Amino acid sequence: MKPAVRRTTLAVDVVVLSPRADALAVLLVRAPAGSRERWSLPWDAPQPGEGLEDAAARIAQAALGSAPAFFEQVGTLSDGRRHPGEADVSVGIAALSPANVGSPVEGAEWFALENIPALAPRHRTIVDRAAAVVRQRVDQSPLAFRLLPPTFTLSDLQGVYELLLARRLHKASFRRALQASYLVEPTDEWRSEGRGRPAQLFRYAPKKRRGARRGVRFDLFTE
Amino acid sequence: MKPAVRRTTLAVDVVVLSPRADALAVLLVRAPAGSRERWSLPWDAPQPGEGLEDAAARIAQAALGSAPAFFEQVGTLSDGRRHPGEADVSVGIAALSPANVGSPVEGAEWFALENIPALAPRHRTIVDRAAAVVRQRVDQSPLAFRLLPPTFTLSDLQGVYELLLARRLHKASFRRALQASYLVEPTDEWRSEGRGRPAQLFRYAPKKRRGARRGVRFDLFTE
DNA sequence: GACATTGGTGACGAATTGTTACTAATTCGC
DNA sequence: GCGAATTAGTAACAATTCGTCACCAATGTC
Repeated sequence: MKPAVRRTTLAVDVVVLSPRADALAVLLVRAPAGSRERWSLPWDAPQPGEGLEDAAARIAQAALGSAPAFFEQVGTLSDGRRHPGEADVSVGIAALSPANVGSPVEGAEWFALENIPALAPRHRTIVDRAAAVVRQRVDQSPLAFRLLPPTFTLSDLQGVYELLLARRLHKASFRRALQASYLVEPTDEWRSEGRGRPAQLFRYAPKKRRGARRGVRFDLFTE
Repeated sequence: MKPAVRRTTLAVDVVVLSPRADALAVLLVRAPAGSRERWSLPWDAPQPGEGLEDAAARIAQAALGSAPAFFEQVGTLSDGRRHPGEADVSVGIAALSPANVGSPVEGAEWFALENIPALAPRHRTIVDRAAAVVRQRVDQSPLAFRLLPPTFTLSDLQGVYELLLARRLHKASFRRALQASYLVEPTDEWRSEGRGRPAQLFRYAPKKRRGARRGVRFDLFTE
């Protein structure tokens, strides 16, 4: 038995995530008439010579009107679950977009993750995986900063973490940990948001960190 | 522009990892005569209706003689890098196998990660990704236990962590953290390894953990 | 029996983390 | 104008965790 390649049909399915109205939301597009479900993830096949993340950028741009700056694969599926285009194999890719960026094209809408409509089974799986991957990687990768504009307040940042982790965080602890990490730097600007004291704006500017070399953590297992 | 699937050629490339001779090793197979490189990762196309992880299990079994119990996707590639079978798309899958399990078939050999021979460029990328993924997830997932037999000593376990993290760990701290995690339970058996005091054998038996709910960590970013 | 070697643990100081409580700067209602 | 409400930001303390040292235990070697 020699190894050999096999011809299959391939699709890239994109989960565009963004904070909208105090919830993490996913961008769905209306399915063509005659489909079994009314909504689906934005998807397409990669063009010849086009990388998977490049395809994801093109697909997201077509639905959102602007291209997200961050992409991450969340898994490739080749099981029996149905895909809207009957693709044998799907590459699921999460894309993170800051709040209030882009304007969905005709037929595209944001849905809070807790309240998404019926999707083809494979798309449902990919959405769940994307949410799980993002929540799991949030403190290993600067994902949260990809959900914010270039400058933001520390309360904005904490709010994104609270959305992703689905729990409240303590203000003083959050800020102390952030300070120690040298990940953000203050700008000269302040934002007045109506009531309350104005907040200083920060930008993501990671400094070279000296190796922390912590011990092994056994308490972070998720399975 | 309506989305549509596209026909491509697909391969599953498997990175079987195991601790051998005090180093993390990967299983390679001799390439057929006429190939540009002498060695390659075990690979094949998934059969119709076969899931990707199932294909990985079959491919690993064919090279190792026994099937590893743990698989994890490390990324799907569709770039210009050359694949030994000229596949357009490769799904890279890491497989973890305990030490001294299986016996490589004719033409298959273990190579320490630091000392692997020339591979097709795409295989080289997949090996690097697999190592990075395993090292990054080691304290979120019980990966280390998949590289050990069902019962093991705490020194064995610490040794695997030291291999994966490529640094020495402190014995007392390691054991204290492990105790607090309720991940292992002692057996009645002890192993005498020649010199020194015999060590108690443990097994992986995770207990239900009450939610620890730690604060956000900003010091674990890897990029 | 002394010694080398590996396994295992108690305890102490240092560092980190969770929390309370406070000060600061603004808008709103009157 | 002025106090209440609201949001931002921080100091400081207590509780916990972590890194380390020191030690005891059980075995093989000489």
